[in-house]
Amino acid sequence: MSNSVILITASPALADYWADSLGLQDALRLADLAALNHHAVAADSLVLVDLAQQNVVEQDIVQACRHCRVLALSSQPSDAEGLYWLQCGAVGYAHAMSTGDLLLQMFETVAAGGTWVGRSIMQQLCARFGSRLPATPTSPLAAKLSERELAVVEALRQGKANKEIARLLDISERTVKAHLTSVFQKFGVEDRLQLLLKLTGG
Amino acid sequence: MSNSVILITASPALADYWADSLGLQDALRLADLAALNHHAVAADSLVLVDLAQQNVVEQDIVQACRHCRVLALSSQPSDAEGLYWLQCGAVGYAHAMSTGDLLLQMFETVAAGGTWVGRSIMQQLCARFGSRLPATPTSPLAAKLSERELAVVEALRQGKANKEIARLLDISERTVKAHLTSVFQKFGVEDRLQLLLKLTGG
DNA sequence: AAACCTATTGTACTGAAGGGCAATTTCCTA
DNA sequence: TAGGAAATTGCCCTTCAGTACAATAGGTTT
Repeated sequence: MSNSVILITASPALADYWADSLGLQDALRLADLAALNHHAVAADSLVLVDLAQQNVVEQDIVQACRHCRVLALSSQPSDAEGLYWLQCGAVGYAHAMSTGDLLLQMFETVAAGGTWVGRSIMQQLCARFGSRLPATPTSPLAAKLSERELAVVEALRQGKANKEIARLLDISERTVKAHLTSVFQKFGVEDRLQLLLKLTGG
Repeated sequence: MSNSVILITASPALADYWADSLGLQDALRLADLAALNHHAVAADSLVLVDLAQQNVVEQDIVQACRHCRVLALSSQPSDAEGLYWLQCGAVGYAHAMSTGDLLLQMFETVAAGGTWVGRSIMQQLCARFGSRLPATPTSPLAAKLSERELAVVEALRQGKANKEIARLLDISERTVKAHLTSVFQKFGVEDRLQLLLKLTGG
């Protein structure tokens, strides 16, 4: 049940290249994204969009992404551009003149319900909200902390200093540091600030 | 030049399934992630990890992801879990018992340098990414703080140290401190930790 | 022009944070 | 019962954070 495929580019040569690479000689070809939203295309179609001379408004992009799986292909890829389209709902972003193998790869990936993203972009996505994880007790990390470590972390979340935490738990300041050092290691952070971000940032 | 592949799971049956699906009868098998970091595995190896009974520390995960391409496979997939592993640096996340086709798909995708992510997770990633962007310009902080102070605060929110902020803004560390002192006063807090709590915790 | 604000940087000081090394105690498991 | 984590602490050391005291320079406002 292969859904229909739509190639969107103003360049016939590029459309040919895509069609050849993917073995889709009968794919529907359109000049621009706006046209897509005026067509009665099958829902969940696969749409390859050439980002060369995009003069589309964001609304068109979002709408297209809602109804179809959009593969954004740029002749001058940049992480910023990729992130933009992915935010709009695209399921893939790569160079428009990628090798046939890579194109096929992307094609099959998105057809399988996945998302094709280059490593650099994925890292940026992750780096942006950096290591912020839900502080929920369901976090795989919470389980790794001992009872005392949890208590120290809990106090740390209140913005308390080591000395205060020590008084609070009735232990020495050195012990607080020991617990914290252990927690830092388990969370892969370097100091209380990063730990706090990891816990509260979200 | 196929790099080595490592299967990490406590279940021999699952390892068999993976090996069969991917045609990798000779893949190295390990019981848990921690073992990986004690092995001298080839850099950039492909690592399939069973998330079933993972009692690993985040540091181990991050380290593994730094050296290899980690495919996280869960027997009970959830977006939260997927996001967690992706943030740690995994390049793929899916059901451990995915169909052979899908597994192969993921395998080839990450081997090609891409990232395999389900649609739902990608949307979450993008949603969070987007929501972090307008953090500064619209917030009530902007009114109180000068341009430079905002820049410093923005860096602080990333958990950066004074020295890093200085390099980032190309000013001296002393100036960073000056800006911070000013910000502390405006917000009525005593240190960066409390400032962070005031900013993120409400 | 004088007053004022912002940005910038320096020196030097105090105190907190974090960790290395080492020891003790308790409690639990092979 | 021996071994092994977890908790505890001390001493000492390095680095970082924050501030007091000061100074220079470029703008804006009055």
